[in-house]
Order: sequence, then C-alpha cells, then structure tokens
Amino acid sequence: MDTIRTRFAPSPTGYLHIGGLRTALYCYLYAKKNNGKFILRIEDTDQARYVEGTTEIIYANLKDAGLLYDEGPDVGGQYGPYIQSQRKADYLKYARILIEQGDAYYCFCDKDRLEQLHQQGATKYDKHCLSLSKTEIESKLAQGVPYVIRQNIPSSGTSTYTDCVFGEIAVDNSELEDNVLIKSDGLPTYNFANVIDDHLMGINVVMRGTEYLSSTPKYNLLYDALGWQRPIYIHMPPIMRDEKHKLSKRDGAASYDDFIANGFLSQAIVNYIALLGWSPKSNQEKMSLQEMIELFNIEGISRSPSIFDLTKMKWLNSLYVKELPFEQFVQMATPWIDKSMVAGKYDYDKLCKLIQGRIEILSDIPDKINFLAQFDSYNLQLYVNQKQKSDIDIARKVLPLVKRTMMGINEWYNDTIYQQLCQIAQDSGLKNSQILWPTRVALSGQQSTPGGATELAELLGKDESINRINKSIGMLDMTP
RNA sequence: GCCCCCAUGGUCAAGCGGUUAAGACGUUGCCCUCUCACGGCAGAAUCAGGGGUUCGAGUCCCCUUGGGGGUACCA
Repeated sequence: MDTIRTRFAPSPTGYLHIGGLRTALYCYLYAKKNNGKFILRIEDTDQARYVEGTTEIIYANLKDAGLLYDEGPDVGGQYGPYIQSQRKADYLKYARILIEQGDAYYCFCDKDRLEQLHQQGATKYDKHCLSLSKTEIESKLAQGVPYVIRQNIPSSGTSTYTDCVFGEIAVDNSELEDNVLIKSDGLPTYNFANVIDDHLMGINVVMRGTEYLSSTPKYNLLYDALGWQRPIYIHMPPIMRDEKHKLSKRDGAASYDDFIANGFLSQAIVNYIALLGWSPKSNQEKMSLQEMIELFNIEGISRSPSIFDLTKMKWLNSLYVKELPFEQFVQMATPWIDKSMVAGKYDYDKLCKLIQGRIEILSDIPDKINFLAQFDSYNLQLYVNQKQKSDIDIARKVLPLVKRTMMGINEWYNDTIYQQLCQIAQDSGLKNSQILWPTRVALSGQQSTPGGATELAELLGKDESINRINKSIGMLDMTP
C-alpha cells in the first residue's frame, strides 16, 4: 500500500484561523495515525488576496501548535516547490493536454458577455466558446485576445464519489459549470491547481471543509480525464460561531495568534479544536497530541457543524494551566503580572503559587491581582457574612486585636500568621472564621481573593498588611 | 431559485432496531474550606414535527421545518 500523504493547503490571506488550524490538525493526525506524511502547501494563486507576511505566520503557528509538517516551503521535500505560484509551468502543460483531449477549451468571452449571460438568467456559462473552430481560436490567440481555459463538463450524466465521512455523494453533471481552469493572468484557479498539485505531490488523501463537498465531482472529472487515480476524500464540517454563522476571522479573536495573545495555552487550543467535530471512541476529552494521534479515527468525525464554545475551551485551558510545572507557569505568568498594576511589586513566585490554580486563562491574571497594588475604600458590607458569623461589629472588635498581634509577629510567614490569628480566636472565644474573614476583607477590600487572609498577609508583607488593617479600622470608625 | 449535505439537553457529544438515552462544559443544591477557586457528591435539562416500515425506531424510509454549503477569472 502507498504511503498516506495528506496536505494542508492554506491561502496566505490572513492569520491562521481556528478552522484552518483544525483542518491542519486532522490532516496531521490522520497522516501520523497511518504512518504517513503531512505536507504543507501554500496556495497563493489569488494575487489580489495575498497578504504579505502571512506565510511566515502559518509556518510559525503550525510549528508552535506542534503540527510539524514533513514537507513544506520552509522545510523542503522531494515534491517541491511547495508554493503554488512557483509551479506555473505545470498547470499550463496539463491544461493543454486537456484541451487536446477535448476535456477543456479556450474561452475568449469577456466580462461583459459573462455579465450579460447572468442578467439573462443563466446560472452557468453557456459553453459558447466550445464551438469555436480551430482557425478561429488560432487567430484570436495570434491577435493576443485575452483568454481563459475552461473545463469541459459533460452536460448530462451523474458524477458520484464516496466521501469517508458523508458517504456517497451524487451530483448531476448538468449542475456543474465549465469552470475556469487557467485565469487570464495565466495562473490556475484553485480548482485546477489543487488537482494538479495534489496528484503531482502524491497526495492520496484529501481532507478539507464541506464547502468542497458538492464541487468535488468537478475535481474527479479532472482526475479521470488525466487518467489519474482519485484521492480518498475526507470532508469535515465547519466550526460555527452560532447556529447560523460560521466562525470567521471577522469575529475578533478567532485566529491562533489571537488565542495565544489572550492567554490560552497552545496545547489547550489544539486539544479543544480537536473536539469540535470529532470525538474519540473512549470519549476522553483531555488529550496530548500524541494521544490524539492514537485515538484519531474517521468514524469519529461528525457530519454536522459544531458551535464554538469559549467557556468550555477556557475550562480545558484551566486544566492545562494547573498542570504546568511551577517554574513554567511563573515564566508564562510573568508578562501578565508585568502588565498588571502589580508590576514589579511583591514576590512573583508567591503570587504565582496563589493564582495558578485559580485562573482559566493567563489574561485572567491582572484582574485577579490588581487589588494588591490598589487599596481604596470598599463596601463595608463585605464584613457581613452569615456563614462566617461575621459582621461590622465583629470587625470593629477584632481588627485592632489582629493589628496588635501582627505587630508582634517577627516570622512573617503564612503558617505563623495563621497560628497567631487563630490564637486570638481562642483567647476571645470567637470562631476562627470570625477573625479570618474580617482580616481578609480588611487586607483586600474584595469579596473574593486568590488566597486566604494569612496567605495575602504573607504576600503583602508585614508593613503593608498592618497599614491596610489600619486604614480599614479607620474606615470602620468613620461609619456609625 | 436550483443542487449537495446535516438534525440527540443551552453547548460539545456517545448511541448504528430492543439502553433507566452515556460522558463533558455550563447550570442548580450540598460537602470540603482562612474568602474564591480546586476537589467530592447529588440534581435539573435532549432524540425538531408529521407520516410510514417493524413485534419493537433516537437508530431505517418519505415529507415538512430548521440549519450549513455550493452555484466566481476566491480559495
């Protein structure tokens, strides 16, 4: 059996969006699962939509996501070039063969005539130039009349093929249009370049979005006309923003880079999108790339579109954040702490210990910790907590004791502070929570914090802690 | 308009003619706890509608409805 060869063939028209990344992922998984090769090919035949620099982003993103391709523009390979615009000669060669065989023809119709055709209600090209005589064609060619080359599709009959996920697909040839194969600028259209390149590069498994499901018969006709073996097709459903809209680049953060910039971990991104449109037999959800390769199977690919759920993606991300080795978490969190008001203050390691288990994405960090650098007036009702048996009066009574105790502590560590504060409770016949709750509020002015009263105290340091307790006592004194 | 495709909770989804219709996110309640989070336990919530076929239908067929895609000198 031939080696499986799959390809991801993006156009360099913008950032690598999540849909594209998933296509790449499935191609990669399928290839690796079958000990095959995963190839990257850049489809830049549309000069108008080309965006400078985006090929480099594609390379970088794919590698960052762990989807290492065996062949590609920047890594080489035996089937190059891997950039479509550099393969011009081949396309023309095959187009001429097709013309020779009557499977394609020169078309000299200009935009005006095409438009007219459309206005007259035609849904497709009328094969007008198919009936041109050889001499007519030659003279127009000699005169330099602009032309395109069109595929000559049979006007009757049915084209059928089997897709691995959707099963048998049948389309009447009469539904198919004589598409342009070679544009007037001499470059091939996607339709054509795709077939030629896939064949020449030995691609035997074509994986792509369902937008090609109904046009695949056209490609098959090309394969057949050229006497080439058709590839295996695996079409996959789109990722949606909601029931009605595809998740598009315009939806804001929808590219790989956007997610990274928003504090998602690369592994989590890959893991989550793997689950959008595919699920393993075992129903396992958290998977490494290696596990995905092992579990991947076409039967698990779903046929209906799936809606992107940011909430679930965050949850998955939080799992990866939690299991990050501490050192690595500190390293990744540091830029986010620097970006917060806490920048440069407090011990980053201690800070990270408190937040690692409490954030979902890295960008949650600033909001979680800003209070450490900012201590203004807060709502005194925070002292009221039924479950902790705390209220404003308790706070008034307890905080001065806390302050005095703190001043006497020399070993400023969580454990000792905790012990000492609990001692107050014992001495005064109160519950621990009646000391700790007011203390935490007095230190933070927050409803919830990444850490308990004494953990915060350690982080803030003795001076700042006492300072904040003082301010809080002041606030309490000012209210009746 | 025409053609292709799809349809299980709010979301991702198991399920391949006989199940109490899995699981996960989210949600609700409880437990744990120096708050929150984590973790643990429990609960609510789904087969779009209508016809068939069958002893039996979420599973097969048809129609309706809803949704996606295609219908380019874009990919």
